[in-house]
Amino acid sequence: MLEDLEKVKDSILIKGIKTQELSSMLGCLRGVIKKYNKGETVISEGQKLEKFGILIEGNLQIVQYDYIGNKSVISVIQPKQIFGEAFAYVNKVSSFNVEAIENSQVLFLDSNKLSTPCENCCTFHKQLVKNLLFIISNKNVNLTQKIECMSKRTTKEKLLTFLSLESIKNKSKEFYIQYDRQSLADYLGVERSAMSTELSKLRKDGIIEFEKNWFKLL
Amino acid sequence: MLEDLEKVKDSILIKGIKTQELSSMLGCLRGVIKKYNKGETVISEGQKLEKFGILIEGNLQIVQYDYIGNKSVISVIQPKQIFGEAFAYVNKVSSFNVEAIENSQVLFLDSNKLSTPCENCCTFHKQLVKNLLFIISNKNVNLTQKIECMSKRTTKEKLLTFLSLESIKNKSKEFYIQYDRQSLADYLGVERSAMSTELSKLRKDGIIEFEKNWFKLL
DNA sequence: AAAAGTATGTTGGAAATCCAACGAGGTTAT
DNA sequence: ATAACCTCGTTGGATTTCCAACATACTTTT
Repeated sequence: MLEDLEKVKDSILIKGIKTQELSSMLGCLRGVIKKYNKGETVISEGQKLEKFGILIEGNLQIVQYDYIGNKSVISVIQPKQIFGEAFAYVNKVSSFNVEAIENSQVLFLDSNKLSTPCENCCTFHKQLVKNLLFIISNKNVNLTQKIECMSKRTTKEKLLTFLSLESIKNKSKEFYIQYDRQSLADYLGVERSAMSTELSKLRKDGIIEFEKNWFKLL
Repeated sequence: MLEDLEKVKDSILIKGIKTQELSSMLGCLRGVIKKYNKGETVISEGQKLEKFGILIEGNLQIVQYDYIGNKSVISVIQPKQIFGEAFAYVNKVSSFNVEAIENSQVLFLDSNKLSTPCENCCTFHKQLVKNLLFIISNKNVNLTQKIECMSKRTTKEKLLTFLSLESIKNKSKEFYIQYDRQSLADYLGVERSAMSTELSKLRKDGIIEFEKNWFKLL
């Protein structure tokens, strides 16, 4: 398990924690490794979360379904990123699914153990809580930005809001996005075909250029 | 200033912090009190946040505007609640406005001072970070739930998702909501009149009952 | 008490989105 | 190489939402 943790040693979660502390951290936070095949469900809606995950290998998506089956992609999880931490920390039932979109490997840590430092390892506890605060604050910012996109009334405005935020993030008018068309439509909460149509209109009107995942604001 | 802090002494932010520590906390985190009249702007979009606020008295709204002026209400701030903490902690530019909807009084605290405990007051520092983590985790959950509502495709589904989440929160089929019609429409990202029409339909179809802010799921 | 203002519900036509279906181009599997 | 599959863009009709305007009830101001 320690060698798995090695793979994510430059993650934000364990930044500033010494290598020799990692082993006691795994014990103290009840670390468990689980493996998932592509398509498998990692966390189900309604499941009570007590542990949060850090993705060691593979690729995950956080998604929600309505009763008809429409899918909304909340976010994409890359290796070294954590998920489920907010719900786990306040001990709430998950309101989303986490699905493996590639074969994946996840380390779960017990969030209830975070704020109750045992005597022998309180150095990493303090650092871990600080790191977690930073991560959750960032996620908060990202959720707020997703809401900024979704709260626009038309598909065109949603797209332009998303693209301009991406442009700012990448500090460039040109950038690659991490979503394919269907995922982007899910993220923005619109119909894929309608979105494609709007993208074409925006290109025809000379507002953007794009090819596959590459975009340029004009 | 200390007597202002007294008014919010049972807030989640300073829960578990001893009364005699509050004074040193105010000094250490550079506490500042500011007053706002109804309608005034507390935080403007684009403003770099280094302090977060705790509402002492009054009522605030976190809102966003698009370029046409459509308003989206992110959330309502009641006394004892904090705001701007995520953006302040990661030192980002605000992506929202905070507006006073009543005459209000706000205490601002410097979030950069949070993680750098001075020797003489590290007890409350640790507790404060824990409290903040709890608050931000909760907000995270709330943002996720707002996204859950907004990602539904029709106004009817958005309403039903919102109402069923409220019902769960209140652990009852009957409950009062904190939004008036316009604010609710803004929160869900839909047109007020269209929402009114859908509410009437839902009532006619025997799915819900409501009067003003009172709702009942059937 | 009258007037002004606010919140809610209703309406009908304009506009946008959704939905289902299809075609073009590219990739993967056999 | 062929077939099967997937992604993306396009189209047209059905559906939904938006928008502006107005009616009603209730609240606040004068």
